[in-house]
Amino acid sequence: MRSRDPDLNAERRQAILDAAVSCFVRQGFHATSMKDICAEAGMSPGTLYHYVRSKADIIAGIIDNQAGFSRALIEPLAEAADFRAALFDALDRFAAGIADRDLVLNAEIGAELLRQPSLRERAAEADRASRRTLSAAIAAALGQGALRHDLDPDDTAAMLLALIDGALWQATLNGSAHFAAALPALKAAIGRILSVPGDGCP
Amino acid sequence: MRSRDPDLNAERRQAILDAAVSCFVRQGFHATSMKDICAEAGMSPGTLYHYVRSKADIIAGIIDNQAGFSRALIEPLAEAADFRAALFDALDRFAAGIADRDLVLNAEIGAELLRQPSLRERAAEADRASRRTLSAAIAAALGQGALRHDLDPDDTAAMLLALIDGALWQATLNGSAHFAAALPALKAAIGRILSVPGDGCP
DNA sequence: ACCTGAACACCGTTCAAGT
DNA sequence: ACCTGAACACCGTTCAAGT
Repeated sequence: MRSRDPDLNAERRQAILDAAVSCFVRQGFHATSMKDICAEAGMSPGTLYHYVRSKADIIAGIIDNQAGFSRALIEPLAEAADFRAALFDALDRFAAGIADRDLVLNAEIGAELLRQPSLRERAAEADRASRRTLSAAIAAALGQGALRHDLDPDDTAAMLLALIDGALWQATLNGSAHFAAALPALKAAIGRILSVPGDGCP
Repeated sequence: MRSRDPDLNAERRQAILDAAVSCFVRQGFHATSMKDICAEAGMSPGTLYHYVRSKADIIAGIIDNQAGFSRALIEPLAEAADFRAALFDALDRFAAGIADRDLVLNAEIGAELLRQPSLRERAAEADRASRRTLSAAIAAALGQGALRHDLDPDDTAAMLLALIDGALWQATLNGSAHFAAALPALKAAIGRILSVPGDGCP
């Protein structure tokens, strides 16, 4: 695992992670053997273990690489002028960019999180970070009077994330097209939670 | 697998499933070997395979046994006089009855669903059934004028299930106590989605 | 330092042999 | 019919041996 050439090390390690992602998407995490990853990466088991500690370590690397779905979605909201518009926009871009491939990989990762306590803690921390960012954005929007005045920023952030996560899981079970199809309903539900003016109360 | 005594067959099979649940909760699905389950159930591998087709078959049996979290939650809503009150009540009972053990098992099952296509289809079907039941209950409540009039029953059912599912996942990452703590926020969000009178628009 | 591939302990599953 | 446990093919990982 230790090596003297950090460039080569990083390069080879990345190649292994890429090969692993290809295998995981194609066959799932537990159906792909180390031998499969070796073949895809074009190296022997001994070499592979020179750059990577274990199969679990590969997953951890992949998680760090893509740093979670939600961050790309949430980060831009922090300094948005119009919170609601920015959130809906992010959801649109997210839905457009998503593929079955991503959903499967995301679910494979989610599944593995539960089994490796260190991974689980890392994921819980990433979750809390997302929630803090979103909560801050909501608090800012509240300050502008853009949202229903009695919202608790933290609770609301948690509920929005839960809603999006649940919709993603439904799409994972039913195919990625399902997420795009559910987008209007999702926006409507979010609009009602936020009680954005114009999305209206009777 | 075939046997002549259906009673013994069912009894032994159930004993295997129970032993497997104990192991899965304790160690997770992939960390428990068939040998572990054999030891817990007190039989040899050959005998175990006499009553059970494979490890995946054990999971399928467990899924059928508990038939999903959501059914117990949703079924009573079908003929409820007050939909909102019944839903909140079901959530309360649900939160009270839930333990870390259940969340872990639920997540282990969810993880495995993705890998076994037949299990996945079964889960998707169960999901659609939950959604139909909930949708019908919402439609009935709409007919009584108890909910915001412009709700689409099907979309709303999907969003409520997504929200609850997402909250369950957050609790799975952060411990089961998290679900009870999130209950007020969850009810508030649901109330806003439904725009139940009195839970109010400004 | 970097790489190989045989070897190790263990896995899920099968099957000849018992009763 | 029901049960046993050794045997099979394969897994993730290691390590002596090469360059």
